[in-house]
Parts: sequence; structure tokens; C-alpha cells
Amino acid sequence: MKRKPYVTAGRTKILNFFKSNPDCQFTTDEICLAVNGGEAAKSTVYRHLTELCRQNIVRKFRSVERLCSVYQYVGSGCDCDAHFHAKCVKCGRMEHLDCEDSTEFVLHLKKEHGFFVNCGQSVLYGLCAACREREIIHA
Amino acid sequence: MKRKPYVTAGRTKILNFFKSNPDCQFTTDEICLAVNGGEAAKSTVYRHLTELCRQNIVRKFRSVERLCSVYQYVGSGCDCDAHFHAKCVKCGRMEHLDCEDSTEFVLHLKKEHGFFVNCGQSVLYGLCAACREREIIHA
DNA sequence: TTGCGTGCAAAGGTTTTGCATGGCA
DNA sequence: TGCCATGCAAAACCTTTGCACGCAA
Repeated sequence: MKRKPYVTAGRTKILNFFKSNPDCQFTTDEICLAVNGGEAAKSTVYRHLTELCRQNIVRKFRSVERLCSVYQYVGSGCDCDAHFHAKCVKCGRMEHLDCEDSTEFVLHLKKEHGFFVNCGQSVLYGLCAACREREIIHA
Repeated sequence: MKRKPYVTAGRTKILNFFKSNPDCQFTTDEICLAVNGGEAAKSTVYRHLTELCRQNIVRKFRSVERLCSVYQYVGSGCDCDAHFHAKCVKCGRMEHLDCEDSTEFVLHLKKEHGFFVNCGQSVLYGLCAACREREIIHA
């Protein structure tokens, strides 16, 4: 049987997609769909994502809603291990909380609770201003 | 073929296990094993856990290490939606950060970032004091 | 021709679901 | 007897892995 012609699901395409949607997390489904209309093999996309994670260019998180992974671009030179991340459960946008209060809170955790938090791994979930607004209007 | 006799994997057994290990998260494997030596059917345990979640007695989280869920007792009368949780990635213990600074940080997120955080859903990952100590000694 | 990227299929792990049955009231 | 909890198996879902092949240098 003839195999279908190859679709480029290459690293560059995936990276470009991430870069054009900064601060957002995507499932593998979404990445597949965005990169080539879902035509490429999932396994190929997984392989690229695994490699990109290994190189600290993207980061792998666990989805709160579903039992799957989500990926986000972190290669923008921003040190994501130094601040918290706030993810809107509505629109999926990820905010980098790179402010003094955030740093202070990390220090507080260390001093008062003896807890050495790993910021890069810790995501705060909630509603961003825009989505909150929309929710109030619709209520 | 004869089916093996029934093992009580009941709600009460699971609840007792959770209560005797407060602030800890468990995988379904661990729950099965603890409740009746792993003899009960997983599906039954899942059914109980789903029901307990629906009633807000236990809470379902996503494991950071593996692609599976972990469950934790939250029915102790403590309002877990009002404070952050810090989970030690080493020992698995979950600390409730019920302090003023935590509350203030939530307020800061709202005021300065317009972000309405859902505390109950937000888990900070890192190392607790004890595990950090051990890590330093072994280094 | 050589080597890398890709597609396909199978396997592995977690969770859900359907159905028949055990066991208690 | 009737009902609910349980066991078992299959299915669904996400991810990984092995292998063969397309495609470009």
C-alpha cells in the first residue's frame, strides 16, 4: 500500500507556532492542528516536543483539565525559574509574574515555611482580568 | 469460572486511609494498596474517588512526575480555596500556606495583575525543609 | 548512496464504562 | 427477592517506541 506523502511537521514549524503565540500553553492536538492542519503524525510532533524540552526551549506542564501534557515556549530569554506563572483557565494565556512581590513571596516561603519553591514548575490557576470581566457581564 | 470473593473497597475504608494521612496526596495505586492490599478492583476505587471528588471531600490533582492523578483529603473543615498549597516533590507532603503573606499575595495578584487566582487549584512545587536538609547532606 | 525526518502500527500506562454477579437487608 | 457494591473486561485516551520508508543532500 502506498504511504501518504510526507508532511513537514518539523521543528521550525513548531517553533514558529510557539513564537507567534507567546505565553500560551498548547496540547499536542492543538500543536498538530496548528502546524499542518493535523496531517502530520502525532509521533513526529511528540518527538520534536521531547527534543525541544530537553533543550529547555519549550517546557512541559500537566494540564489541569485533562490527563495530558501541555507545552509552552520558554526560549525567549526570560528566566522562568525566577518567577511564578499565572494561567487563566478560561483563555489559556500564561502570565509571567515577574515583580517584586512575587520575589518577596518566594523569600517568605523559604524563611517562614522552610519551603524552597521551584517557580518554574509552579503555576497559579485562575481568571485573568479580561476573562473575569466577561464572566461578570454574562452573569 | 468462579469469581474471587468480594473485597470491601468501600468509601469508608478509603476515607479512613485519607484521614490517617492528612496533607498527603496519593495515586490510585497507593490507595488500592493501602486500603486492602491491592486486592480490590481498580475500577471500584476509581468510582469511589470520583464520587468523593464530586462531593468535595477529596480533591483530584495532576501528578507532576507521572501522567496520572493524585488524590488528597480536603474534608477536614479547612477552606483550601482560601490559601495556597506547597507540595514537596521529594516526600509528597502537602503544606497549607494559611498565613497573612499568602493572603496578601493573592490580593496583590488581583490588584496589580488583575489576576483572580483560584487557590484551591494552585499548587506550588518545591522542597520542604526536611527534604532540603537531606539533600544538602547528601550533596 | 547516505542519513535524517517522517508515517504507521503496536505497545504501555491511566482512566472510564458496561455488564454480570456477589452479598447483604 | 431486590438493590447496591464489586469484579472483570473492554474501550478510550495519551504517550512512547520500533521499524520501514520518503526525501533531500
